[in-house]
Amino acid sequence: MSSRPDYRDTLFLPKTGFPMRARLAAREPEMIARWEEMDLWAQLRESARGRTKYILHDGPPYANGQIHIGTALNKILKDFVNRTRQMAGFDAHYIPGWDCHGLPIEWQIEQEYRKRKQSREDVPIAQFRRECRAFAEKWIGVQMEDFRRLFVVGDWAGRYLTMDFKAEAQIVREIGKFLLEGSLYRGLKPVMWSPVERTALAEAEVEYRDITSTAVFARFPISEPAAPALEGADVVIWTTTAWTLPANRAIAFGADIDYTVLEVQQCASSPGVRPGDRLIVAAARVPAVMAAAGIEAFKPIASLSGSLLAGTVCSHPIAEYDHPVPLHAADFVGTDQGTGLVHVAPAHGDDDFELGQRVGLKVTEYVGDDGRYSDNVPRFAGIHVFKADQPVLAALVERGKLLATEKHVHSYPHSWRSKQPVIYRATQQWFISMESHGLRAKALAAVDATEWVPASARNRIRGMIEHRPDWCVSRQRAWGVPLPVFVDRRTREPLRDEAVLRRVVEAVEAEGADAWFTRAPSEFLGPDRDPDDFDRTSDILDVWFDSGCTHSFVLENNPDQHWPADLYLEGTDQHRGWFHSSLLASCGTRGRAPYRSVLTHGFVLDGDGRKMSKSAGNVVRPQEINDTQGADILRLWVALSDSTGDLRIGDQVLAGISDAYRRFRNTLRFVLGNLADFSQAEQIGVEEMPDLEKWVLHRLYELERTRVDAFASYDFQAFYRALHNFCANDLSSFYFDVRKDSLYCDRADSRRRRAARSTLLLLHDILTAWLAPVLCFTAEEAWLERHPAETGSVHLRTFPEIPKAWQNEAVAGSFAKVRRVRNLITSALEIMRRDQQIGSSLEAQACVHADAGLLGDLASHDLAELAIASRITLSAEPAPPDAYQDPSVPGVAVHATAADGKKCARCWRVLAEVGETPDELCGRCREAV
RNA sequence: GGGCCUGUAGCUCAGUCGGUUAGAGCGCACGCCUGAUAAGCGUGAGGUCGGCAGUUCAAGUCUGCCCAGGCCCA
Repeated sequence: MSSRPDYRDTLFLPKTGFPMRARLAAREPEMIARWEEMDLWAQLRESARGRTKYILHDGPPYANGQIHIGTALNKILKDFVNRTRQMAGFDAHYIPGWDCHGLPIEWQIEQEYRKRKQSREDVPIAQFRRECRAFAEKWIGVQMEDFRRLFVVGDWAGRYLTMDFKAEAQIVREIGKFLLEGSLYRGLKPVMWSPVERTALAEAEVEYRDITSTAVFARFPISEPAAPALEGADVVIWTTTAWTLPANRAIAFGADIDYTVLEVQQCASSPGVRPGDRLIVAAARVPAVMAAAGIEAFKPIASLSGSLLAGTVCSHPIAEYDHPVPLHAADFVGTDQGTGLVHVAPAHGDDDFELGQRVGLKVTEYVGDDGRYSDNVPRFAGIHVFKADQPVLAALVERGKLLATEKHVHSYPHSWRSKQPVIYRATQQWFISMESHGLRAKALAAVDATEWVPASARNRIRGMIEHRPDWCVSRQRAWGVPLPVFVDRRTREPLRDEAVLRRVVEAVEAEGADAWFTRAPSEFLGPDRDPDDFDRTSDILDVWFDSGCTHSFVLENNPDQHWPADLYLEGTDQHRGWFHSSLLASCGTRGRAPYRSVLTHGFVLDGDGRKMSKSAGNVVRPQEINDTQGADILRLWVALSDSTGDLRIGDQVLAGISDAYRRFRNTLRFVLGNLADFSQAEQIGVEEMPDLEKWVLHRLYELERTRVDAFASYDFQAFYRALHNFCANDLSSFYFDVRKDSLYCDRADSRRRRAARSTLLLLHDILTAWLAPVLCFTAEEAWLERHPAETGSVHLRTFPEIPKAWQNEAVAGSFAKVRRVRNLITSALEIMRRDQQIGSSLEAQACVHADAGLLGDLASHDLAELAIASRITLSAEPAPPDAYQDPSVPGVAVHATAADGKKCARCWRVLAEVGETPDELCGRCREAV
């Protein structure tokens, strides 16, 4: 056999510079450098000039650390949207931004002071703010590099920051609208307060430790029973903070909880209970309460559902307090501990406060900065709340209203700094009213007018807007945009003066928000007002107000953008966050949402569907994937995942993504290799092509429809999965496999080969465009391989138009049938292979027995070519008994045998005609060499 | 504890109005090819559709409860 002539050199074997191994991690940064060199962003804008704008408004990430996998997911999805809209013919001008103010940054800077044994109070506020700004700037730089490494295309030079002077000025302008309108008001709200440091604390500044408290069972006598069974009874509450009892304003019950009215029959000697007393507690808590109170025998008088308690009013158990104590239903009441009846002090707890807001309870300001009761507190004025247990208990005992006490160990917040316990205390804060100017109604209408994807997002945000309390926008902090309010010292009313506000805005625009703190109040108040008549607020704004205003300083009055945005796209946590704050800020000032549509995505979990955490050691870092596997892999992971729900990532998932990547890459490589030396003259029109090529084009037409639908609904996964299946099933295992014979062996001028190459050209054109939004590097690499222009880029293209004429249902139907028969043939050949009768399918021939109807369909195809066998014949005769059949394909049988003839030395088909001449070639090959 | 969401093969996902034996790709096992070669082709195994109950002639699909997980609250 060694003497057989070698015809390898006469074949057209694939030839390309597009390597099989991508080496993405090494080569991607070079591509980024090239895009920057050619200023791809400027070219994109230039090429899109005059098109309809598509505005995806960027939700700003917080500038205080490295991006994580969730940030990467978010930016990649945004990039898919922008790139697909741009390639679909829009002008997708994307301006990325950052959220810069707020406690986490302030906290970090404070830590640095603490390390140097300095206190932040020793530093002028302007210097402190300068350091916060520098800190944010540093992380913006780091994050921007990571985003660009992920190929996120956008106006990085024109990025927005909430700490830009222009932005700060606009935020002042926006809160000013609420101030002037009158919906910004001052009120009391409980905050966590450290009496030692005399300052409010944020959740991040407290730590929880176990403490032992004296828990108190107190009796509230009913003065106005809503049901006859309640007549003459006392409501029993339980609390671990007896010092809040003077501030009691209500009692909460659970509407679905069952309560028992009972009469005491026998008890240990206790000043707080005697036989004949009637008490009300949750049925589930009766044994525990009886035990705590030393009640040895009792008689149930009545059972009633919580809902029947509504309308009942108690009187306060302490002598000097004569205000009514109404009972209200609340969902925070449980029966795990206590009595199922909760003492409510709106000044000293979040639940209490919100219940109070809902039902109109008075917030009593009873505790001062130092933790002592104020002068207006009867009986207890001047006593520190942490020393108030005994006096309060004594007051209860005096009236026989202390049922019992017990020691109770529970977790309680402490100051991170002093390690001392903190309290909830009502303080003066600024609120935007949800009702006074119809904000809630406007926001709800705006929710209904917005498109939410997925649709369930609407319910979620709707529920939040319906139930949320007024927006507390003030913070007693330093790093943020100031609340630009002067308060009249006599009336305590905020000054509502447009001219004053304008002067503040101008100053902030010129020198940043520092101006509010550094300039003299007279400069803002103007000549007509006496600075001595006003207090300047030192509060800053909630950072959610900052980011809620991005639409106003990024989109409005910007010729590159438009208002409202076409789309906001964030994780589901932003229903309470940015979607929410932007909605309120915009509805309050403009009466509608700043977005037309909102798209949400889920969270990234580890390979087992668990939340990622440092302690669990299951954190996947995007930077690490970029540096090992490449950004195209990370992007493909996003494209092949269902981002409407939570996404998983881990070694196994990424291995799967890598496989999918290789399939795409090798598809491109096959196309490129077989287009070597392609000249325009070779190209032929669709109408001249064989049915096999017409079928490929029909599949492209079908995929195009999938693409358009999927991109319109942001369902990238639907399209890229379909595209992957196309590459695997239709191209690699069928079309490419079949056409290799023609591409390698046919004469260069054969119509069949020219048709195949023309189709490959179209595939190159289409696949590179379709893959470009996801595999930015790989699609570019494959595009430049055929179009090596120095300033060219696949990303400057739009999606190619797929002619309607490619739709060919007749060919599609015919190929559906013939591919089923082909499967039968390959199965039959597999049996021969197992029996070691053949290796390659070209060593076989087969006879297909079928009924007349199917034979008609098959006759129009070259089955041998399609099945890559050397010869396939058709027969209407009954099949021999050993023919291969499959019950799922009735009416067909395949009788396969070893091919008759000799193997062509060039194309390896086994044909009778080979050997007629000494060259051992078939007729086709003889002509070709 | 409450609101919203998710659960189909080892992984990523389809599954129409409730209707035949629940599908695809990848992975896996086995085999082939050596002219896509750190590639390509074929065959095969693999499922209590998270669980339980209900509605129905019929449930992956509808209802209720439970379990697990996620986000946001408390």
